[in-house]
Amino acid sequence: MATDDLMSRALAALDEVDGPMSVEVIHRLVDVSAATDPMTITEVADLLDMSPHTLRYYERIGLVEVARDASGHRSYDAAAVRRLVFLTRMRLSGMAMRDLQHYMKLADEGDDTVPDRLDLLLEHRDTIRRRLKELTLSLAATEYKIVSYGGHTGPSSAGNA
Amino acid sequence: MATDDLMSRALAALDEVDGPMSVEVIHRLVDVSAATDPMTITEVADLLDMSPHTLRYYERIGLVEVARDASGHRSYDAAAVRRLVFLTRMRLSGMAMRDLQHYMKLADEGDDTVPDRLDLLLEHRDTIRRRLKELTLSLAATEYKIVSYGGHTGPSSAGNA
DNA sequence: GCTTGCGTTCGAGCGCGCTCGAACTTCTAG
DNA sequence: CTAGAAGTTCGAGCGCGCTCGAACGCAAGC
Repeated sequence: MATDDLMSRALAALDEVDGPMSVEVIHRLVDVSAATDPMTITEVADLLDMSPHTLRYYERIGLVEVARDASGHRSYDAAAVRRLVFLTRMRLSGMAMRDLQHYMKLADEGDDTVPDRLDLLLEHRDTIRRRLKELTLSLAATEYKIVSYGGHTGPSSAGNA
Repeated sequence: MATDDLMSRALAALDEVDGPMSVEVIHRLVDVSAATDPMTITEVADLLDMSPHTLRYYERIGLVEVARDASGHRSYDAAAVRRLVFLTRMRLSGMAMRDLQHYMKLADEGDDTVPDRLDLLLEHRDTIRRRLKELTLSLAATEYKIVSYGGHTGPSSAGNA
């Protein structure tokens, strides 16, 4: 259900707070999968709003390792779920699969690679910032065009159809 | 050269102004191709920082019509260039080719379709806004992770490598 | 005349990120 | 005992947005 995925909930949380980006909101995002029993593939899929197919794909390309239960079914422990939350968040922010594979390879190599991972994150942060600037500009241009078409710049187009 | 493409110039303009998003900046973006003689495909490609291949592709899928000169070469007049500026801007802001085809089909049908086009723009504006929220959240999450790795939240990672 | 360089058309190929289907196993309910 | 739901592996396929290469045309300069 797209109305209950991670990002929707986070955005809803943002709307509730109705203030600047707060650490509290971030914590909620992280805590979503705080202390949980092992989950099945469909449970994780529902949690992250993605298909079991995609979860298997992520495992296949080495982004995450998943244990199996007695009958060979995947069993996602808290660590795996946390990693997947991180992965989906980074994907959503535009990080390429390549880079995520690189990052996770480093993560699997232990704490020595923290500086390298930090570098990747810093670079990605800059990428997001650039994208934010671009999008802000695009938004302004779009609104400009809307006005030139006789539209008004309101809070939402819902109901304008 | 990517250092001289439209968006770079626009962002540079933004930095110069160093204030809130201004109509002035938008005008500069629009005026980039104000009163110009017909251009060749490479000139347009350089202007928009895309390849001639892509320009031909856009024409092929019906996004823009381009006149030919005596020897069969493409000749981009001001209107074509303006349309391409619009197209690249919309693409950059994440509008799908499908939607752009739809939009341009409407545009080619005349002024009667202005309301329809307006609706598309309003919808797209909402999409950009959603994406901005998502990205803002992603940025916060990334910075949170950076701090948890011992990094600092500065203006840029340049020089942190 | 001939090379160089920029243009043309056309169809095929590519990288990304999934997405799916086939064939099979395992568990649960009736 | 049986039917159905949900899981497994594997390889292939897909939609998007380009991207490229082959084969060719034309105009200018040596």
